[in-house]
Amino acid sequence: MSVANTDYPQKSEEIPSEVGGLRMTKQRKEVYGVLLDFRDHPTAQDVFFHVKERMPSISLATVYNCLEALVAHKLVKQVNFDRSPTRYCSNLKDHVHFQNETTGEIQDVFFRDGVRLADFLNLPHGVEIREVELTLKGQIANS
Amino acid sequence: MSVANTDYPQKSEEIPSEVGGLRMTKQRKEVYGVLLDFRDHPTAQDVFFHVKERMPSISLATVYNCLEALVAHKLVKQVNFDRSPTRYCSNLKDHVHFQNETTGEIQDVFFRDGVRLADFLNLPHGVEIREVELTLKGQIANS
DNA sequence: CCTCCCATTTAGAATCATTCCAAATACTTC
DNA sequence: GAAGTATTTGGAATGATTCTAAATGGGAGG
Repeated sequence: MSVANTDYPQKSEEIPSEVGGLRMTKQRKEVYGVLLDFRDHPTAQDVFFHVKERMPSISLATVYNCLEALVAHKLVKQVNFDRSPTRYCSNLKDHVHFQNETTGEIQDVFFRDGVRLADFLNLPHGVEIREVELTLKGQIANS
Repeated sequence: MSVANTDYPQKSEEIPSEVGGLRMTKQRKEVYGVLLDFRDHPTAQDVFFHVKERMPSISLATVYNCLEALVAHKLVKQVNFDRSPTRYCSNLKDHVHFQNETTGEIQDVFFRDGVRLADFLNLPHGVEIREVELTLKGQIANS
């Protein structure tokens, strides 16, 4: 049985004034809140529009600043498919991404339990991997 | 013992007037030649500068056009690390990329023999993966 | 060989996500 | 509450890539 991670908020209502060493300003709370509540991997623009509904005065530059701060403090992750606009993800569990090419939708995909990189890759001798980004594209068979 | 793939040229000298269904114009030959001879994953700019030495009149737009045609005909692959400029790779064997964060250098990394995605990922039911992009970043222990 | 037609190349403008900048505002601490 | 630092803001700048429209090239049929 899995238990929710209690170290980090899971929804916008639960954001305290400081998370992971990052002071949560009004704007950061809104931006982070959007990412906690909308888990469909929004772009900066998407986040901007959502936040604007609750805080019409926010600027796009601030959204970028907030996203940058959240990423730097590892509260959210960036997701890149080719060179399309960066998307953001508040799921901190180790995972990768699948984009359904029919719908455009992106979903999280997890590693099988206990899998390690060296189990499926011939890593060069001595490498220490610090970051892995794996993206998949395809379709879902109409079952 | 492995044998070179004879379906595709391996160096710039071996490029015929048509490869994989793509007519090889003077410019395409130069661009493709650079990618065959320089396997360090150059960007479009890098390719442009290399080609310019042999064909000073070529334009950057043409380099982009040629790269696009080569990619569309699956003669080269695009490699993206985050949102930095797209890099190009003429290695057609199934592989992924590792960037040494100390040197910036990118190297090809191969899957262990016979590994399949479902061996290490919990793929959603019914997905048909058409494209996989896996990028690694890290360091090499000074041995 | 000549002409027509389509493909390709080209220079420059346009696009668009993102970053930079400099001024205004907000917090923290004393 | 004043001073100093952090954050926010709008607008300009950046930079990779794409678009556009005109020029050039090459192949097919005569």
